[in-house]
Amino acid sequence: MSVTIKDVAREAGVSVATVSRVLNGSANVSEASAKLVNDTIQRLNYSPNFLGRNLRKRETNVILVIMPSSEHSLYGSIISGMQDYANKIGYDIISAVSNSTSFVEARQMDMLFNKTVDGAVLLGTQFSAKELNEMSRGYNIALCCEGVEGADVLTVAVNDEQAGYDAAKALIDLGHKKIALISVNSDAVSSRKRENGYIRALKDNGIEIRQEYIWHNTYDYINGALAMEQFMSLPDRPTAVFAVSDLLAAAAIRKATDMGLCVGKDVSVMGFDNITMCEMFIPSISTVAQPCRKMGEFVIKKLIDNINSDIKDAHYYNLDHEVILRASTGRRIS
Amino acid sequence: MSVTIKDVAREAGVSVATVSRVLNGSANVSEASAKLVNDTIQRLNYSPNFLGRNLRKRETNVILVIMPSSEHSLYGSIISGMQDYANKIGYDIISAVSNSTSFVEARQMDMLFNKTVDGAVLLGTQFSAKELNEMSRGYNIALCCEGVEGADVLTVAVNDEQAGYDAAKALIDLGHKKIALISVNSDAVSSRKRENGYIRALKDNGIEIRQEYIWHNTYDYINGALAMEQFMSLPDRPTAVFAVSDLLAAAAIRKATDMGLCVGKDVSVMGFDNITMCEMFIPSISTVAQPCRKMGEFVIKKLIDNINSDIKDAHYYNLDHEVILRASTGRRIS
DNA sequence: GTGAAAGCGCTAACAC
DNA sequence: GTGTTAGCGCTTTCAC
Repeated sequence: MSVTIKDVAREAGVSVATVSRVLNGSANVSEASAKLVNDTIQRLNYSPNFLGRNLRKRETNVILVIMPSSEHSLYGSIISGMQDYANKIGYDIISAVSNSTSFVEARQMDMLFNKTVDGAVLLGTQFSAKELNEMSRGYNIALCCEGVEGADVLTVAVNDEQAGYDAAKALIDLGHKKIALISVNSDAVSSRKRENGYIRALKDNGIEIRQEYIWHNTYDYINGALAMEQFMSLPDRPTAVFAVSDLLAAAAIRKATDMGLCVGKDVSVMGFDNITMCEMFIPSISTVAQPCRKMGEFVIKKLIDNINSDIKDAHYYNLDHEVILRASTGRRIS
Repeated sequence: MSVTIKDVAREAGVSVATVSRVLNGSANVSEASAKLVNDTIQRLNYSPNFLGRNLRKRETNVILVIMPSSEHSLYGSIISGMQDYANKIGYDIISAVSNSTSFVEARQMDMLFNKTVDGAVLLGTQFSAKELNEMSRGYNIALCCEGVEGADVLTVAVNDEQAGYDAAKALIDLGHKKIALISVNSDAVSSRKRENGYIRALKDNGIEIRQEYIWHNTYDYINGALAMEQFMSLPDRPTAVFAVSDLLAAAAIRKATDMGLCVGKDVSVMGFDNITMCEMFIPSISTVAQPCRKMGEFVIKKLIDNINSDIKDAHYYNLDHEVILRASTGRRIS
């Protein structure tokens, strides 16, 4: 049925070893044989079976990326950066979506354990630090975007605490003193860090932390609306809102607008991530940008280094974030 | 280094055949041996090497999905549907992003040719009908969302012509007679079909086609803004705009709003795809929804049928679309 | 520069 | 119910 290296060898009148050498660009093969083999490959439309090749070489040159969600354009940019770098050095990136579901994620990680891929990058995970540490003993894994406390695993992310600080500080610099927070109560450590940064910024600037200004729920964007509604119903309304994700921010803006408020004037909103929508939204959304492509490139580079080395780098790398001010934080409060 | 089936056999004091039988849930194995083997697997933390398994079985139970872009939440929903169905019957879905670049797409298709996966679904492709037909002779491929004219390949999509018709008809039913179109001039056949539907709807209702009401450029969302600007500068402005994608529609709405127009009142806008943003946007965006999850499930089902059958189904399946009216087409024109 | 042959980890046919 | 063994397609040592 399928044409194999044997067929090529037979047709070309050489040994399979020679065909393999041509395939792998080995030096020790005469020009004549090389041409003969290449012609035969062409003629038979031969494509080497990578299962055989990978089994023998004990490597696949493929990295698996597991995303918690597919609705997040952030991940698209990260993967794009990964791919650019990986392809350049002969690796491929494949991805899978776990929907933040443990058993789906576990099933996908099987591709690592059963040697279908050489390494895996988790853009957020359901695994515990203990599980991750165990895995990382026998396999090459990395975390990107979202670290796990206590996990002794290669991690690439922005400094979320500082980013949260900078976001809140930007609002403070715009004159705000009543700043609310829309956060999540998942085990996602990044949002907790952003929250800590927000608190530190307020404290540093002598602003009291008010529990009624802090909303905790899930990442589901409906919470942006619910939070905003709640905040605006307070006797002493906040003048600014920092949401730990752009989707939450967008929903909050939407709700405020529906309530007849002018976002950027009556109330300012700051998001996090700088997804595509931020620029398009009305008003455009101020946010904290993560260096997605750079993070993707970097984590792949480090992971492949690990794959090809006996000593495993398990550092936590922080890449630089950037606060971007747009219309949703429109005007300075006097 | 890695523990293999041999190790398990030796440790358990049985043959590799027995271990393999346990692994594959074969009937002919005593309970005692089964327990023994399973305990040993657990103890050694053994994970079967799928390269060996797949090589031997000549199948991987993995389907590759190639997306043209990662910024499109539509694809996320489709893949989600694919995954749900595939997992249920023991298949895995992996995905890759081609960025609509031929050589990247070709590189990714190598995973099909080199037997790393059993089949591939293309959510839009750079390949020609001729190339696709050639591939489909030796391999299992399917198109989803975006057909290719002349390709004799399993395809699952909405009826784009009728969907374009229905979108335009909905605008007509709202009282509009001056309806502009933002389309693209790529080789994407879906947008051309939507365009044809738009034209048919206008003609059917005795509305003249006006060239100055038709904009052609790329899918880049900036074109939504450029088109809207152009339309609104006409002496005889359109009262409604149909864009062949939601991103184009969003950008158009944004531009109109920036120009001081009230979208849904001064001008109505209809998009296509029903991406997440449609609900959140201000105003929320009327659009044509594709049955993403259903399309994903369906194409995987049909593709796997093909994989397991000698006769290849190369039908073009149409699934039902749905026009969704929201605020961006707010009020009836009297 | 080239070929023969071992073997990567697994499954399945066959024998018992 | 279990073991022996051939072989999936490939790379790579070792001879020559």
